[in-house]
Amino acid sequence: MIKCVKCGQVEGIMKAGYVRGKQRFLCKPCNYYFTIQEKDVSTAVQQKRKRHQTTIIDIARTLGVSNSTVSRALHGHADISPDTRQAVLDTAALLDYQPNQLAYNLVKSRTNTIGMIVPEFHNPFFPNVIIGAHEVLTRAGYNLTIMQSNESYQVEISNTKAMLANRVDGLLISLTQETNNFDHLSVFEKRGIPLILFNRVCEEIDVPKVVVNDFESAFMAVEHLILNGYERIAHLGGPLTLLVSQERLRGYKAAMQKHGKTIESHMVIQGMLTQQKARIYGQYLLDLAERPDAIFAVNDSAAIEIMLIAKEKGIAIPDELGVVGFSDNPESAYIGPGLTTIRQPTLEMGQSTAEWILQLVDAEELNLHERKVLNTELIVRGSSMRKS
Amino acid sequence: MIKCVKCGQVEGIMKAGYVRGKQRFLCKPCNYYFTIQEKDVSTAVQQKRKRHQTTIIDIARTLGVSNSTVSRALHGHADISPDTRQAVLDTAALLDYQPNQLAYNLVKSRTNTIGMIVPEFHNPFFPNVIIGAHEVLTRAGYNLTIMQSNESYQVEISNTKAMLANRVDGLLISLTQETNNFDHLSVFEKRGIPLILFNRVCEEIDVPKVVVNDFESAFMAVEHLILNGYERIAHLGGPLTLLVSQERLRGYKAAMQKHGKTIESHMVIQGMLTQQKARIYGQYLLDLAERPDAIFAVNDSAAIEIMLIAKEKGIAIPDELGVVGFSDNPESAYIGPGLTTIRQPTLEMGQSTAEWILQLVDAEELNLHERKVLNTELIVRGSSMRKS
DNA sequence: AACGTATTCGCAAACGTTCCCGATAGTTTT
DNA sequence: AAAACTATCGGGAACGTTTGCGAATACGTT
Repeated sequence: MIKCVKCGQVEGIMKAGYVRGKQRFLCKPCNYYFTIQEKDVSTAVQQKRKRHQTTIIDIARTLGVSNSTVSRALHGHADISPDTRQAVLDTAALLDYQPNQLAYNLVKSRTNTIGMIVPEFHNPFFPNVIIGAHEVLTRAGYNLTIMQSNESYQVEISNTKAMLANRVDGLLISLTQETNNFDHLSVFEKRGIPLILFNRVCEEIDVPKVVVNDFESAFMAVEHLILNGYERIAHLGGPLTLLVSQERLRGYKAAMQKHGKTIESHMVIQGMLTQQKARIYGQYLLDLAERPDAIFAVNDSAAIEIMLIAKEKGIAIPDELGVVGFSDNPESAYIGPGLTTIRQPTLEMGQSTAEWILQLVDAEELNLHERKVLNTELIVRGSSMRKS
Repeated sequence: MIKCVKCGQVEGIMKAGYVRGKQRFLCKPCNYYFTIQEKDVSTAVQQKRKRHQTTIIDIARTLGVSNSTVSRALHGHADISPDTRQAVLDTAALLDYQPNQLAYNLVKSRTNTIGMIVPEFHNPFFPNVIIGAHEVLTRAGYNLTIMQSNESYQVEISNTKAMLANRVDGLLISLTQETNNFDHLSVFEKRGIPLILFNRVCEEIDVPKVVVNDFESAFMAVEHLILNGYERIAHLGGPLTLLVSQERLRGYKAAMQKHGKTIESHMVIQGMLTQQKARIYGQYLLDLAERPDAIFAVNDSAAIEIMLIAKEKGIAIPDELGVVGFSDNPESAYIGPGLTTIRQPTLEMGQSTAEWILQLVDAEELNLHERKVLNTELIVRGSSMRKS
């Protein structure tokens, strides 16, 4: 602990020069310079414990060969005779050598690491995508570094900077709902680092994207409700800053229009659906004088909240109210009645995104600005099956 | 693409020496050496696109100062005058400088990265632990690299090696159910890299551990069943290679003994409970001539499987059969009747493990071989509430 | 004028690898 | 016997930072 000789503080002390065996410091708070005898410093500044890690050079020295030889032997280079290779391998095992990936990364300017930024972890969607991506990347010998933007644009920016600083070989990102500027992403293109958007994508920048067919899925869900005899269908949607919300809204509208249903604007609500918000909106909808006879929710947790409210109010599901969600959370299968929903291929999304980024990492040019659309599945359960 | 001039293959071609403007190669498959004119090689070997990243040196050159000055200016070292610092910052922004963390890591031999190895991702337990740890680490300026051992001892070993190679500053690990040798972990102690076991721990090595009170939790669960009038309670347990399974079994037995219930050995089943296994064991238990009137399962998915089997067989829950699970998966709240279970503080486990490792990373000595035990909570729902 | 101190910068050695360009024998081929 | 080739190894630069140890001024103070 270095203490300022004037104010006595220990925080905010900075190194500042050196003079004849004395370390000089600057106390930032009181802006005062002072010197300390070096021997005192060495005891005051905590010595970081730093065991010696055996390196390639150690092996080279004990064997009396050059480090190039050791390096090549360890990598199975053709130039090395079987005898020396074996000797190197033996002493490496003997000295308990572990390669230093950091040095390797520095010289190759390649990390064998793919970065992934997701907005949140709380609903099971992103963990599942991670499982899929993780599996593919691990098999290919890559590591996966995960960061969480926590739905904050600022955090997303700092995340991307950290990814750049750590020199990931590629980045998979699902955008924040706040994100409407994309300069922090175009940096990757300038640097030649492949970038793939998945799930939460945007149209503004021209990079590979992996999404599900949100429009068709919503269309399918709403049409399913209509075909089961529901007439006045409300939509509890997500924030319109998200393309997925826009698409699902579009699908809802298209299905309604196709079947000649009028869309009542006060029954289409968009917003960030926390549990409380979902409850408020749901109560609003179910308290309406002419309440809807079905609700298509943008995700399962909102749909389940609707079901709970309906139960409290004594509204029978599915006879008096049909409900369809989106995502097929695990609980949706077990709630009674089961929640009809759209199953998204989360694992597949992770896998195909990962496979794609691996291609791009090794690609010459990364101008394959395509878009991969994965198909969903309508899971029909009790919540939308009117007995009629 | 380099082709072997003998066998024509392109796979398995290795660099081998160099001679007068010619690159030499070895075709591994047919073990044949051959040379190629260097200019042909340069077109044949795909040039890795490699944009120049602006470095500290670039800034130094454009400003006519030394790189030490630039480095210090970027870090706010006290030695640098405000003018030059500003100049450095300006040109850094102008040249779009991004620090190279790899070089930093190499020279500091510190990565600001914590590694985490989990056996699986499929049940929500580990993702939740990750959320907690991630939050704490991010706030402290650390990155989190996650690997998955997939319940395989061999994969766990290769994961730990990769963690070592990548020089993580600390490791959080939850063991595989196969793991019964711990040499791959003692390496970390030799290297002075802090290591914490969580959830899936072992007694054989002396490192910090974070667990829940499995014994007390199981005791609590079984006692709850007994107090609700259940008599013949079966236990569907996990593999006994896992300490958690042992502890929960011990808790089950202790509760039974305390209340003078006889433990019928054929009603205590241990094993790796995949869905199929759970179904097989569950059917066995419920087909018994004198079947149990309650089952304490080691996890919720097994408990839910039991409930489904009971429904198929027309066994009423909770009147004819009480069921208690472990973990409080999301679906457990929504199944009918609700599943009584033990809620584990997953987020807290992640948080406290992360906080602990951060302390250890900066600690002088890491001999605080303690054990942190987190408390669980019995969530009582319908599946164990006999109406009687 | 001499000297002590403040302030600001630079040199160069690490950190641990990879890999280009040879070098040096021994072995064939012409 | 010269030339070409095979088989193994080494020297040393490069990757981009940090930082110990000063040096070189500028400014006061006796």
